[in-house]
Amino acid sequence: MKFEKITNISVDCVVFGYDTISKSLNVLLMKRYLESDKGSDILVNDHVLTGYHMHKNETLDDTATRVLKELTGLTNQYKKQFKAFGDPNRLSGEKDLIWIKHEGFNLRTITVAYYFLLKTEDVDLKNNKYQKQWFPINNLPEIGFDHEKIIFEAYEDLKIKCLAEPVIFELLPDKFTINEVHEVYQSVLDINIDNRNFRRKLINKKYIIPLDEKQVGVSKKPAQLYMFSKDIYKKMFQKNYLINI
Amino acid sequence: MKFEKITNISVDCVVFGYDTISKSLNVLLMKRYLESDKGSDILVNDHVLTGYHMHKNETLDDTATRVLKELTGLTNQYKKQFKAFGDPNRLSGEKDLIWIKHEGFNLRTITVAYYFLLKTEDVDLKNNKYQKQWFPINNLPEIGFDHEKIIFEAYEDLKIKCLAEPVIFELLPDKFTINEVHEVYQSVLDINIDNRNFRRKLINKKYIIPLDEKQVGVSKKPAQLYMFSKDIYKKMFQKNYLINI
DNA sequence: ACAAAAGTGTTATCAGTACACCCATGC
DNA sequence: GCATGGGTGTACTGATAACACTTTTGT
Repeated sequence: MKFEKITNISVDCVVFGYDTISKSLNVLLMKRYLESDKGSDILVNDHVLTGYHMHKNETLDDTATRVLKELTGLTNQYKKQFKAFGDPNRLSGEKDLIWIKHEGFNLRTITVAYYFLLKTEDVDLKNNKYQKQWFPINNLPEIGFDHEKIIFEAYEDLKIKCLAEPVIFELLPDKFTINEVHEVYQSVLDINIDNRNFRRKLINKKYIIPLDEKQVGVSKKPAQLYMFSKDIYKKMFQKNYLINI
Repeated sequence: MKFEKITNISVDCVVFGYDTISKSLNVLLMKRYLESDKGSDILVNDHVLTGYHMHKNETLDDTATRVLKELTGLTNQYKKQFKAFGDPNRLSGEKDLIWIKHEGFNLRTITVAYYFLLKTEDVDLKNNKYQKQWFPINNLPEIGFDHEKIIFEAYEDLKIKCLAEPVIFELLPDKFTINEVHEVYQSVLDINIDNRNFRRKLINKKYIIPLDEKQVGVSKKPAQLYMFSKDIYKKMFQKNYLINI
């Protein structure tokens, strides 16, 4: 009873990871691979999101947390439930049906989708039980089920979210340079932002705190490091009722 | 098979209705009432949202549409899926358990919650099969299940939404005065907005179109009527990447 | 000394905010 | 003619947008 699965409800997780080096926003996918009995034909060979069935004694948030932990070993990462997907045909591509039959899944499953924000470097890709791999958001491989749609909607939600709340810092290490923040925003929003204006804007925020430290190990002029103070942000926060229609 | 219920998945709908006369934002609730066998004790007497179980052949949006139609007879109203609720204890208040037993519901049901936007006047409260009733959002009665939480979260989502998109016009008749828009915003956001500044802002929008008509049947100076053009809005729309953190 | 990225200032424009009175109409 | 709500204008302030060169450091 304790771990009894709810067979028609799953939680799928879009794990976004930002790579400060390559300056790219990535999605963590796992491989879906199946050969025919004889081993001669490849029946399924694509990628999907990670997800599990909900357990009877869990909240949806619990399930999402469990999915991420199993996949990456990480806990306490930023997560957001952003949408439920329940189309009766969401799992009925040709390869999806083969896969579902093989795995014994319920064809009529609705999924509650979450996204997570973290740093690619925090995920250990050795010991790669699930053949997980990072793919840049703008260069995804072939994706099974309705997971491409789910990723796309997660990404749209993320773009809106990071304009209104300081979630961007979840994608960066605790200590960062202003230019790193500048680059995450550009990657995530897929736009160019004037560097000088951006710096001024950010440095003027009281919750962006300059540290008595500079970058080390860089081969050029080391940049000033900053941190984001969630405490100060929360204290200062006041809702902005700007009607922007 | 055609109408087979999925017994552990429901869609609950928060129906928001704005009343131009009383200038209040309301929620449509139905009564949950149960007496003991002898009829001597009232076991349950409170209010809940309307919701139904999902059918096997439906999308989540279909289910939500069906709920609204059954409750109000209306179709084609603005709707938004905003959150899934899956806490294992979400239905386990004392009265909830009595009710669930009486109705034969599944205790472990997750619900996908939607909200609708419409005008109170569009709902006919005669022929009141479900004992439905409007309650002002800031003066709700006793509410069963986790539905108060659901209403609260719907309201928070609505407030954010109406700052960023012209959904407010879903709460008004096709022809409206600027002051009516002013008042909906004030009611929904629960703030005061300077009338002159608001007028200027709105009148300058190309998709707010003055009509060759004035109010009729009012006992004072009749106000200019306007309409909202979704087409013009969509044509003009361009994403605004203002980082507001 | 050189390559590379860090860092810096000014001006113009636009949007938001604050604020109080006259006007048109129906009765 | 009067009560009621409709409608109007200005000045201030703060934020955004556009734009190119100098500085610092490691090698």
